[in-house]
Amino acid sequence: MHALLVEDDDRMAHALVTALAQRGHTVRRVGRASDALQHAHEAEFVLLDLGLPDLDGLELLRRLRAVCDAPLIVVTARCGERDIVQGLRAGADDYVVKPFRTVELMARIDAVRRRTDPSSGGKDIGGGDTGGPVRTGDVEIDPAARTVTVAGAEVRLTRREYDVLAFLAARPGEVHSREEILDRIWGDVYLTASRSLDVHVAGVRAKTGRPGLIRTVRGFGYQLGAADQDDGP
Amino acid sequence: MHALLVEDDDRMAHALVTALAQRGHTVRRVGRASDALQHAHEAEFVLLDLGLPDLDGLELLRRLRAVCDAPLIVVTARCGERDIVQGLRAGADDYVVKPFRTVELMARIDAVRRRTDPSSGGKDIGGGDTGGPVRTGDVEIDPAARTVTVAGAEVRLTRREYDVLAFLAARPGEVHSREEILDRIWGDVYLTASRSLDVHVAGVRAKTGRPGLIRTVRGFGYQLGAADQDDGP
DNA sequence: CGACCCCTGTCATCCCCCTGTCACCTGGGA
DNA sequence: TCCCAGGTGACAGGGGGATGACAGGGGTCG
Repeated sequence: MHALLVEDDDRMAHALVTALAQRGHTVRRVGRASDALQHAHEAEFVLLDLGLPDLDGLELLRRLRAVCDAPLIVVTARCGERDIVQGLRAGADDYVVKPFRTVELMARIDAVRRRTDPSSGGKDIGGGDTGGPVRTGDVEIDPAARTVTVAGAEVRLTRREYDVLAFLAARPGEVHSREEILDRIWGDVYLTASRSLDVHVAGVRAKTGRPGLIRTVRGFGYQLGAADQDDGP
Repeated sequence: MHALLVEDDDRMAHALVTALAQRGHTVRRVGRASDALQHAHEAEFVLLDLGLPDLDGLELLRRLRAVCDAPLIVVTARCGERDIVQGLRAGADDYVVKPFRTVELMARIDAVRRRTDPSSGGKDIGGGDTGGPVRTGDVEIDPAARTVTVAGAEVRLTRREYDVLAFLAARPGEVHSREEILDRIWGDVYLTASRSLDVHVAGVRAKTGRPGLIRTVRGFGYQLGAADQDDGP
């Protein structure tokens, strides 16, 4: 079982690497957000410290979730109610507050893996969906670089715009409800009444020049569509 | 979503029932281990207090796990490392120590359900029971993509039309009463006298070009039928 | 200070859902 | 065989919810 440990503190990282190795895991430890995103696709599960210096923790969590569906446990010193709730809503499977007991953390890792290993293989992810670039028509979305190219030319999307597009691209063709998208990207479902999601979807359509790239499923949500064709009737 | 709450303290139970009901869950609350085991099979998820008077909590947890694989969260005052680790190892998906914040507990319930419920996205209608696509004749219904294809060509159904078809497709050949369909999709039985259901069934038949795809059971309801091609005059 | 991004509010449009009506079909009884 | 009653199919029209387009304020970062 290969773990990705995202932790900037050397002493903490060392302790966790030792504990994980004792239980038979191989570990890649990274200390920066960019490295975490780069290696996310290799991980079979992720331990994430939200206190990295170079990127907001919640933001990193959302970006990881956009490219990687592996079990993920947040391990952090942030213990506020808002932190915990937002972390869980943004896609974390569990949330452990420092200081913690190593044995408990290991037990929680096992509990999460118990749920994700046998059953969750249902969705056929793992081919090119999670790690590598996703292409539809002449549009290419590269999660590692956070870039989008249309007909070979790079398009500059804002953070939210890219998040929405990448989230949909993680499972091409699958329909995601408004609630699900807001929950995963914004970490908050109560924005359902807001116009934010619509605005950013419109931004992606306008900047890419491919109105069909994100397809509206009226009354439900959005899905990644074909990029080079306009929708039929 | 139907919850089983195992809690002997009335005040705590009342607070949790209220919180769960506010989030749309139905709750059965029991205060004794024997009742918990009796109702375990109905539960879609379980909240378990380990401090029951009539049976050791860990033992109850193991017995519940023997008869029920639903997501289970331990909610208890026992905060020792040994308690937590044993609880998780005995099959709990999460372990929350009293006193806890209600919002956090709800977020943890959602996080666990996200992993165990394949249709975590939105309503539990379209793709709830069926993991994969359903095919009958040359018609294929894909719950993940919310799409329907006839002879390989995609047919665009509206939300209600798709909901009705997907509901019937979840159990091919089984007859569903009008009441049941209205209850599950509209959440309202009192539309029985309305023509809505008929209209949407007609819509599916017309758009797919397969009149036999949904078969009428006169005086009762509808069922998914064979999607034979239209050899019309 | 300026640029950029995100969120919110408003307006207009679209089309989906519901309803009402009529006609046809089915099944039972005389 | 004929008649009747209830259920269903077909169709059209109104209302309202959902979405797209746009503009403005607030915040952040360089």
